[in-house]
Amino acid sequence: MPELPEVETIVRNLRAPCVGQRIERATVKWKRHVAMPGAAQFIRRIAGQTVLGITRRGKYLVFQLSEDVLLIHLKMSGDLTVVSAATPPDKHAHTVFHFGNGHELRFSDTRKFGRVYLARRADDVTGSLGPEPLDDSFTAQSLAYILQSRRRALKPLLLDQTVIAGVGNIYADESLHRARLHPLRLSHTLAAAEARALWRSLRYTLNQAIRNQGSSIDRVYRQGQHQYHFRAYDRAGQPCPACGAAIRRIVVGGRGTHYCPHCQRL
DNA sequence: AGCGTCACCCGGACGC
DNA sequence: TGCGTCCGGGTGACGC
Repeated sequence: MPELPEVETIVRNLRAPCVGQRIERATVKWKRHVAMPGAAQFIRRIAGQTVLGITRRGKYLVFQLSEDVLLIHLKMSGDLTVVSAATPPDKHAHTVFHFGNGHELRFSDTRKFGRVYLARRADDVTGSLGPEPLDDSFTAQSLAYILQSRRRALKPLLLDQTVIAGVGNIYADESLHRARLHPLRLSHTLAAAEARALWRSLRYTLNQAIRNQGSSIDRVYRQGQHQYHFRAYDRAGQPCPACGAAIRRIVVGGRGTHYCPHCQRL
């Protein structure tokens, strides 16, 4: 569930308690949590490294350490918290980083989809990701070019991390609704004004969600408020905020997809 | 290139 | 109440 706005919020919250801390050791309770390198090597290599900074790339958290880069993908149900080592253990905390100051960073993940990576460079893991939609370099023209250079339905295209990084099911539906574009519309058929509308709605939707500290659904991610601002996502049968028509739910590429049949014509 | 399908997981919803 | 079953969702692998 955590998409770009949720990951961005977590990154901002983790900086104060993590940056400058030395990782004395890591505990891996579930070895498959470590995607790269093997769990044993991960534990050996990370010990003694200091957290120099935390950034985000797509849906990955990127911890710059003194020697390596630690990347964490939360997938569906992952969450990261910094607590005192005295805090009662969490049965879903499959990987724990023990800091020198008596606190620990816990990667808690009920559904066990999330993964941690230790690499020399972030690119070793995130190299295939598409552009960051909120970067200054991601212009309306860049999006128009992406849309023109493929012939693909908008919904799966927005979800493809190698095309644009960080957009998931919620913000794909919300952006398409705001841009008044049908999720099955083929990318290369968009007029310049429509591509610009999608660019604007993507940036607006993501920025607004970051301002609301992301969306909390499925009890997975708790701090967000953006779920109260959904216009289409998870609102099947409820009125479209723009026209009042009932929001419809279809399945596109196996993913639940919500849109307004009146505002978003094919 | 793009699409469909499966696998990975488990909590929650649903049906009986 | 309790049990069995299904679903969802991010992504990578794989086949068409």
